[in-house]
Formats: sequence, structure tokens, C-alpha cells
Amino acid sequence: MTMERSKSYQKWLAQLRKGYLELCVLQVLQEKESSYGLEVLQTLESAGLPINEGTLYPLLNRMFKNGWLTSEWITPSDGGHPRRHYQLSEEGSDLLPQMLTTFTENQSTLKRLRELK
Amino acid sequence: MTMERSKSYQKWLAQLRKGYLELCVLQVLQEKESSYGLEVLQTLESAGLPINEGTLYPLLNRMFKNGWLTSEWITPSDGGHPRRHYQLSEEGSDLLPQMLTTFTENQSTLKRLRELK
DNA sequence: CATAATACTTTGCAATGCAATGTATTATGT
DNA sequence: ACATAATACATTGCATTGCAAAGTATTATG
Repeated sequence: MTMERSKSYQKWLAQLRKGYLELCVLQVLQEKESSYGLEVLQTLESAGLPINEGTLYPLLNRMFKNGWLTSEWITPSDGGHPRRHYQLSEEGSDLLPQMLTTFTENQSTLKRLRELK
Repeated sequence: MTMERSKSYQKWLAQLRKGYLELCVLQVLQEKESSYGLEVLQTLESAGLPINEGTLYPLLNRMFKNGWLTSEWITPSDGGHPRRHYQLSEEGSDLLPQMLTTFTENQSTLKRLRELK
């Protein structure tokens, strides 16, 4: 029988993902050049980051509105359901390394706190 | 003249701190055994994490209500302003390593995403 | 032709960082 | 003694975001 974490810890888990998810999505789009919702979802899940549809789609839409992504509808050549594809915009490409730096600085800060005493 | 980051990037910075701040405060209290608001504030700032008073005090209060911290008012022996001191509770002590693990796993996931291709 | 699968959207809720403002106590300078 | 500053904590309003759940639309399948 699995240990059940406290409710307040579960809430914390969701909070920790704020901001982090944008970073991960930008990173996926840098690697893939172009991708769409469900593929991003599966990529993240494969990397060990399961994410809710109701989280990802609004996220992609916000990032697009922020100008971090470009987007167009693409119907697969073999038919199939039309997909909304996304790519990094110039701003998104600029932002990614800055975000990575911030994320790394957070790691460094935490490390410094562990070496206080 | 300093580069001004986009507004959406500034918002992202605040989002990324959600959850992360709890982790840092738990870490400070593990090192210091007992501390109070302004001292935690200064410790975090020294470690490179400036934080707003209006962020920290509600944060400490929430963590206390969650049962992660214990707390009591202490008046310094040399007089001076009374301070609300906090310490890790047993639950807080249990939680900290779990949170650190989660934080480290986030780093690993991001690393995997950078090695896709 | 009904059902499933794919793909994206929308709504309501709860949680949190921040800026600004407020309150109370102690210390300091003249 | 008294105004001012410093210390210390609290509160309010706002915007943002992750999530669960329910919804819409298109294509594939038996």
C-alpha cells in the first residue's frame, strides 16, 4: 500500500510546476523545431513529466499570445485530424537560454542555503 | 543602458518562485534550527534570493498552518522588538528531503529534454 | 452507421507572489 | 520628553496559473 502524502504537499507539487512547465515546453520545441499539443504532451510524459491536457493547451495558447511561439494549423498529408503546430519565435529562442540560466541560479541558491551553518 | 526584459518574462519569474520559496525557507530553518521573519529574509537575500515582506510573512504563516513549522513569540533578552520564531516540525523535517528529491527530479527531466533529438 | 480515437477548447476553482499599506513596539537624537 | 527612525509582522487586492471536468469537432474503425 502506497504512502499517501499530505494534502498540503500535493498542492505544493502543483505550485512548483508553475513557470517550470513553460521552460520545458520551450525546450521541447527547440529540439523538435515544430510540434503540436498531443505530441508535446507525449514527449513530456516520456521524459517523466506527465501533464494534464487542461494545463498544456492553455499554456501553449498563452505562450503564443506572449509572442514566444509561432503557430499554424497543419493537416497531415495522409489525411488525419488537423493539428495546431507551434515553433519557437525569435523571442522564444532568446528567452529559453535566459530561463535556463534563471533555473540554474535557483539551483545554486538552494545549494548555498544547504551550505550555510 | 540595461536590457529591459519583456513583461511576460517578468511574470514568469514570479511564477517560477512558487513552491521554490517554501523549499528554500524549509532549508533555512533546517540550518538555523530557529529563526524569525526578518532574519529569514536577510538570509535568503544573502544567498542571492531577495524576497518581498508581503511574500514571506504570509508564506511562513501558511507553512505553520500546514503543520510544517512550529512557532512561538520570543522577546530578545536584551529587550528589543518581540519576534515570531519558527522551527521545523516533524512533518516539515520529513517533507524537506522529499521536496529536494522532487526539485532534483525536475532538473533531471529538463536535462532529458535537452538530450532528446 | 454507431463507436472510438485523435485533437483541441473552455469553465470554475484554489493557491500564491507581489506591491502597497497598515499596525505595533523599541531605539535614537536633540 | 518627544518626534522620528528602525524593527517586525500583518493584511488587502490583484493577476497568474495548474488542474479536473466537461465540451466540441474531425477522422478512423468494425
